[in-house]
Amino acid sequence: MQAEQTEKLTRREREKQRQRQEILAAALTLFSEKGYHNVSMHEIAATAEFAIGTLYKFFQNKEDLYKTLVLEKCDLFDGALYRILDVPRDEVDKLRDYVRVKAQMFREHMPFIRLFLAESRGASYNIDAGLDASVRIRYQQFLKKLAALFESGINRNRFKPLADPFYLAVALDSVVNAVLMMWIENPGAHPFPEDPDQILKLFFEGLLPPR
Amino acid sequence: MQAEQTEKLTRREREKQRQRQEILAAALTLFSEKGYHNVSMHEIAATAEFAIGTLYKFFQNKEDLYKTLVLEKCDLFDGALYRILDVPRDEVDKLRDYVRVKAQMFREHMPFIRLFLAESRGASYNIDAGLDASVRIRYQQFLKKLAALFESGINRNRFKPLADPFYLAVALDSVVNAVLMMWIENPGAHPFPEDPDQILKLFFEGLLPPR
Amino acid sequence: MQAEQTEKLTRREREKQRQRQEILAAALTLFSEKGYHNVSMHEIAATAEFAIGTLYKFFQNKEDLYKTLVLEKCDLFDGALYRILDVPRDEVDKLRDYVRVKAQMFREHMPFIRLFLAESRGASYNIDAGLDASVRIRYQQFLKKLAALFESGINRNRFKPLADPFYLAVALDSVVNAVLMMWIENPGAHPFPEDPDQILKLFFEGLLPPR
Amino acid sequence: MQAEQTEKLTRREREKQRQRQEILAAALTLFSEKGYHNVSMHEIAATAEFAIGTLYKFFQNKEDLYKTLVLEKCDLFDGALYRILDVPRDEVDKLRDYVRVKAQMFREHMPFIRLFLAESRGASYNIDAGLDASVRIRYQQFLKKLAALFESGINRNRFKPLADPFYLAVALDSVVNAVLMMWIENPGAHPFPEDPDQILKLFFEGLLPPR
DNA sequence: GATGAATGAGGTTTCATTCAT
DNA sequence: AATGAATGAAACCTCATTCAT
Repeated sequence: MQAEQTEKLTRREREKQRQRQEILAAALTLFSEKGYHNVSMHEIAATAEFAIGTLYKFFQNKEDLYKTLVLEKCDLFDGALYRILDVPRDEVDKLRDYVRVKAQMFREHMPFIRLFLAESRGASYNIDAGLDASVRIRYQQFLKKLAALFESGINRNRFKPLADPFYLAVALDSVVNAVLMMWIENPGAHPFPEDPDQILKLFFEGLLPPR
Repeated sequence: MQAEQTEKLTRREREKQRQRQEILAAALTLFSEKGYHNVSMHEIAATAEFAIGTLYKFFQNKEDLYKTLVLEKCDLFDGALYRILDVPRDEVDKLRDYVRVKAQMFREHMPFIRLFLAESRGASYNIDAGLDASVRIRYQQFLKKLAALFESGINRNRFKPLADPFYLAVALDSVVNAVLMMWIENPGAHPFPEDPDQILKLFFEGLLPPR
Repeated sequence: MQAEQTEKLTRREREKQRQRQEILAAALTLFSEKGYHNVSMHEIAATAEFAIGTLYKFFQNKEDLYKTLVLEKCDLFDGALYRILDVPRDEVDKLRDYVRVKAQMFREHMPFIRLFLAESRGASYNIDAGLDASVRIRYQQFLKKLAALFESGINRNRFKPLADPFYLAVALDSVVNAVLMMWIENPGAHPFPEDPDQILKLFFEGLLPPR
Repeated sequence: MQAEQTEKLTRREREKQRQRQEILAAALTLFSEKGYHNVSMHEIAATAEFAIGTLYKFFQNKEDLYKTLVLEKCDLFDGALYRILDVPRDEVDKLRDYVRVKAQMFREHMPFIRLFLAESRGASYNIDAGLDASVRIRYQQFLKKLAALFESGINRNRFKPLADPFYLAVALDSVVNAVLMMWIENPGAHPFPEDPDQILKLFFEGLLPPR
């Protein structure tokens, strides 16, 4: 009986989580298609097939729903990227993995990528303030990690000391984002090799010491 | 008398143009600060010191005002960049000028740059549809011109055939945007030489044939 | 077995009554603090430590809960006052007891007194209609009893025929209410003797025949 | 032309004031009939024959509309009563005038009287807080003035020193309110002389020194 | 029998737009 | 021609009530 009750609670908890995810999924789709201000709570509720009141059981208000949506996915992405960057390892290998994982994210989470790019630049305008700042701070932290990678790579003579490491990080990430975006938005429009190294080459060729 | 009337009309026309510009300027400031949906027509009218009805004499509605604003500035920018890219000239010199002019634009038109970056990515969400698409098409056209520059540069052995020219264009423009953005948002945070070539180097080093 | 079941039911009945009283007590506290419309059924349920559904087992809806609350307490009060007024006895002694019992009620049931005063005047606005009327009718009945007391007192030459007995009743009750209210809301702010006769004197002095 | 413009502005101002008054009148009627929480802004707008947005041009929100309504009328009433109480004059004459003016108010402003009685007691529950307190403070100030009248009357031997002057004030005002209320709610139900002195007699007889 | 998750009607408020002056 | 008062659709959110478990 104890077990049964425990199981019951667990089942309810799981059910709740499933609903929460459904709401977040519906909201993500809509937000990424139309933007924060062009999506109404009614619309989200209808898409998620819940009553409007149910949304407010899970999230305090529209802003809370949006912030939760963005930050939870951010955690996912940060986690994946940090797992690569935080491991002591050859810098070039790390960069390859970073591009590979990022490409996978772009393929599998395009709707969120749109939102994220909107938020991580100053270009969001979605929320009065707060998320914007918070996401940008997280992005800066990621860039610092990438910069550290460049710094150690330069120290270890894996890279030429071409520029301030932070600039290298900013530049690389922007190239990767832009190319992946284009690649995914117009698949097939321009030939692209499967090898993630190809993206790096766009940026790398001059960075690597002469072989 | 004919002349006088013509002159009168002309004067009126000029006056009208001046008012139109004032409205657009007020709107640009507000939109770039708070985003399309967080600015009301009342606010624009108050900032521009016109009655609300006057705004509707110049622009059909809020969306029209916004679109006009973005597209007119786009013309300005496209014009400046095309004047550089369209002239037959050494490709490396052209790129240097392109970076120089772009840096100047970022410095002098930051409010608009924010709006533009919001629109040129899929990240705008400001307008139901339309501007977004139109701006992106124009941006694609610009990228094609930049790609053509790379292609001719490769053909003329000024650049190594590192990748598809279009990718090179996308990558270069994104690096330039990202670095300029950071440079301007946090001036002094990271050292940066005045020479626009330095930005190119971030990207170029591998592209240029061994000297 | 019959007995056992009867006892079971009785025990259940008592348990039910206890729960009902707990709900009513929680509701009374909340209603008197914040007013009908500023208290939600959720809040009452939480305060009474019941599930929301349970409230609806005892009361048809929020209005029913409120009406029950008010009318049950009214019964209590009417009972106590009628026990005094209905007994054949000297009119002045009756009035003294009436003031004494009323003072006790104000001290011990302040939360309800607030609700009652809100309802008995035209000032309630809590419920669309119905309770208001019903409480006011009961109050009118009480006033009639008090008026009858004055009438018989006048007939028996205990009181001077100062005015229509009903007006005397209205006036006395309003004085008693107002003074008790003030006395209880600001205890100590103004000196007040313990003797309930003192309140009567405010009103009586001219009513009593010259001694 | 100056005059014309001035007149225009004045005319607009007057028009605005007229509309404002119409909104307040509609709101007063509805609030006094159904209570704050049972009246919607839509209902007020419909009754006043304005669009909903127009209400928000005049009042920040529903609460502001309500507070304005109550406080403006309070000013009116306080003004009328203070004009009587503040003049140096025989105390008995002042009381007669006070009753007379109050009776007139009850006859002419019954809807507001209901609201006021709801607010001046602790029985309002309409607004979270604020108006309630503010109205009650004003009422206390009025009572203090009435108490001062009793005090000076007692000092000048116009009244017997029956009780603390503040209690006398509270008692008198509550009697007057209760009797007027009844008188107006059930006109003709109980005979009432035109002479306002009759109300005072209910209260006075013992207060006046033996003639 | 008790529970509380789910519902959705209805409330307040904003703001793009119109049109009489 | 310019104005800005007036409009009302539509947004967000609450909460009384129901019903499957």
